[in-house]
Amino acid sequence: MSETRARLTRDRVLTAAVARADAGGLESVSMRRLGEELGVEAMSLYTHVANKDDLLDGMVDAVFAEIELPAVGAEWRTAMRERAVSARTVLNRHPWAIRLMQSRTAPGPATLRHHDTVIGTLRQAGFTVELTAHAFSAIDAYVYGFALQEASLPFDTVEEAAEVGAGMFERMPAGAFPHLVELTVEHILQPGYDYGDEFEFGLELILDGLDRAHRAR
Amino acid sequence: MSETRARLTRDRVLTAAVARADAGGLESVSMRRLGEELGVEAMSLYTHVANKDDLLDGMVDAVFAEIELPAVGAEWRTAMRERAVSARTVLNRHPWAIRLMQSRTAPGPATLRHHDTVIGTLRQAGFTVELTAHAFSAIDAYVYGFALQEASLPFDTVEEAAEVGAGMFERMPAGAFPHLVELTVEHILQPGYDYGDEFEFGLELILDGLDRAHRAR
DNA sequence: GTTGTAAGGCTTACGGCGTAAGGTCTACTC
DNA sequence: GAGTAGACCTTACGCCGTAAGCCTTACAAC
Repeated sequence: MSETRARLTRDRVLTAAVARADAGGLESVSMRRLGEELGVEAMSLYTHVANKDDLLDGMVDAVFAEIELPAVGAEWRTAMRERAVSARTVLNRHPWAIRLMQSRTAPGPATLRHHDTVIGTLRQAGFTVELTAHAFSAIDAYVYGFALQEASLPFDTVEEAAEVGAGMFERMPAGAFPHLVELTVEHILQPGYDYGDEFEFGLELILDGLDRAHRAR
Repeated sequence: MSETRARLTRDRVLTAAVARADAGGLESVSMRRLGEELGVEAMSLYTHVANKDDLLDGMVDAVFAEIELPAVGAEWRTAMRERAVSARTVLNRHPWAIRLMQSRTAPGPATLRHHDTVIGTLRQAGFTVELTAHAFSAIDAYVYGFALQEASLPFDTVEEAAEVGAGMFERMPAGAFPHLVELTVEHILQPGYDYGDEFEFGLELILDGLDRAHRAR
């Protein structure tokens, strides 16, 4: 009579884990808590996941799957820009993922597919294998690094930033960090400033450089 | 009779914690283990450290303190390059630190001093406040992102890379990721290839771009 | 239908974790 | 010699990941 409760699957587990991490941070993801949310005991999760590391690997791959891939044959510069923007958007949505990316060393299928497409786009645009490696490395480093920095900002709004800044400067000897204060007060705390805008600047810097290197070939 | 054992200090605790993390990874740093290494019970550490988060904050700041700062008044491009190279070297020595940087939101004195010096160098070179912010953001994102990628490589030598690569490609459907395979086999696995060399390329790309923006002012 | 079997989920238990609460011992001040 | 502050210790609590083994269901073969 009791209707069969919805069966667990690896996908349902991963989706719940990603949602938990989004809502409460990575440290709020525990096997017991996850089980509870899925209406199941912790140990039952092990039917669908080898262990916690496997769960984390799966979460990273799920995040990668969210990043939009360029259409095959798209113009390389547009493709790289859009991919980078999408990656940043996704990593902002799941800030915990950046930290995980480092410790996970078993890339999942979505991750591999992602890299393959990006590399393919560059090769098709006529980049040499060597320049493709340079480009891939440079763009990825920048995107992940930027997301990392954004995720470590201890505030989300200008008001919060002002508060945090004030608290920080109070604890410092007066005049100890004049340049940092100048930059903060005269630029970052100005109304309308958005740290996210810095992203485009650096990205175009890199794309410009790659373009030059490609043409100079 | 029993000679007074060396007193604990915050510094001794932090140094031991950094050493532990270097040797056994971040997850090997626990209050109990750290106490043991220092010949003390876990709870005694709390005299010198507010809690584990405070310990982690201190570790990050200790790592920042290792990064070489440019001399005041140095030529900006040289200064930025050397700083970036030093940061990468240090982060390679303490790969766990990158992951920590993100979750820590209370920058310590060494960190603040570091940022202040970098910003000051750019301002003294005539960079506008705005361009300084752009430059600071772009360089840091790149350096941290690169270090992040380097730290997540699951190998340290060409031989290891070949092994890992082979294992990975075995598990994939044949021909599924042709571009990834090409790049790996024809470039990365070639004798003499060093992923670290990619660092310079991207760094010069960014410095070139900044130089152009600065001159165009 | 009965039986065999595999798989999903549950129970219990172990050793580790961070740290709250409160105790003891030492070294110094007056 | 009494008082006090601070360094270090003991105990205990509620978390954690997961090994081992049990119970229940669903279906296949006969």
